[in-house]
Amino acid sequence: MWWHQHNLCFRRPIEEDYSSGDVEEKVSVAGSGTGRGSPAVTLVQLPSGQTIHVQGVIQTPQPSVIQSPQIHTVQVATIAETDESAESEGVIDSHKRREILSRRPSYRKILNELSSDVPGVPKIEEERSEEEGTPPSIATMAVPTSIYQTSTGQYIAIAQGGTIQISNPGSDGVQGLQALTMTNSGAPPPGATIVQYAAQSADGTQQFFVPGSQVVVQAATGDMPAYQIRAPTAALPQGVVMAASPGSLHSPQQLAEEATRKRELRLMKNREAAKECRRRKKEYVKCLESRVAVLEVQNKKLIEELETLKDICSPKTD
DNA sequence: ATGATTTGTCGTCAGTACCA
DNA sequence: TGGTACTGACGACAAATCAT
Repeated sequence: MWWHQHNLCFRRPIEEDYSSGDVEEKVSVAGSGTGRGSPAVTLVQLPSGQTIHVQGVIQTPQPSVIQSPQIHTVQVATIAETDESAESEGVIDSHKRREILSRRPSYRKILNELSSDVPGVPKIEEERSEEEGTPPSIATMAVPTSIYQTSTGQYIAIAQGGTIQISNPGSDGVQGLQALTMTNSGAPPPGATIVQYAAQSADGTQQFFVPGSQVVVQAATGDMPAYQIRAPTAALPQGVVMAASPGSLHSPQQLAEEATRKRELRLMKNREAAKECRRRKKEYVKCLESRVAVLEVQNKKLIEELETLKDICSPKTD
């Protein structure tokens, strides 16, 4: 059981209160195929409106659940508590301690494992979904191939057609968008591509941090700022101010600037990673809550079935 | 209305896992 | 082994809620 393994890896309880006290009332179930011999598939309507198909807890054919009804009842009643009780045990041997202290798998892995167990549970995509991952003002525009964030908080999207879009995070919708057009967008020569855009506010310099093989720099050419997207090794055209590459740094000030730039890049990446991690965590928690709701419903159904079979099989003494 | 408390979100740091 | 991704932990901050 995946949740059994991963619950052991929790270092501490998750801060938020994930109690699903009112989940049961909000979950509607359309059962189908609960009979023996075929795996029970339950159609569950989640509180969020999502409908998922869930396979039964007991997937192997059970010829009889009456043979030891007490044991079965106990198992059903405590199936969700075994992990907690095991975790709360005072005596932990070294192996178990290592297990507990070891890092738990990422939410993506956990949820993908879960999705392979339970059909209907969506996988966490490798790439973030468009509606959540990209800035809202950019999502409605052309499909970008790269999205960057400037040091001033603006988002830069480089679309496949060579168009560059700049959006201000504080603005709503497309109002903050600024479209840039490549001056040589048709057939770019090897080397630099100079772009220009009409900034709504000409406030100081901007610095774009671009991972990988592209570098975006701001050129100080008159009132309209110019940006250059180029490979780091390409030759510089005249009139374009190129940010110094790490290999060409000499003075302590340049080294300090480079260190600052690297730090900001690292912070920016970590910021985005933290956002993505929290998004996955929310998705993971939602998935767990859904599973809890499903299991509660199935638990109730099994108990009802058990009672029915008890009534059928118990001999009438009167 | 106002101060205290709770809750949610975000950025950052630190540590681990994983991969080339 | 270095770089990167991931995530727990922590603090700051704002909004919501509660008590008076």
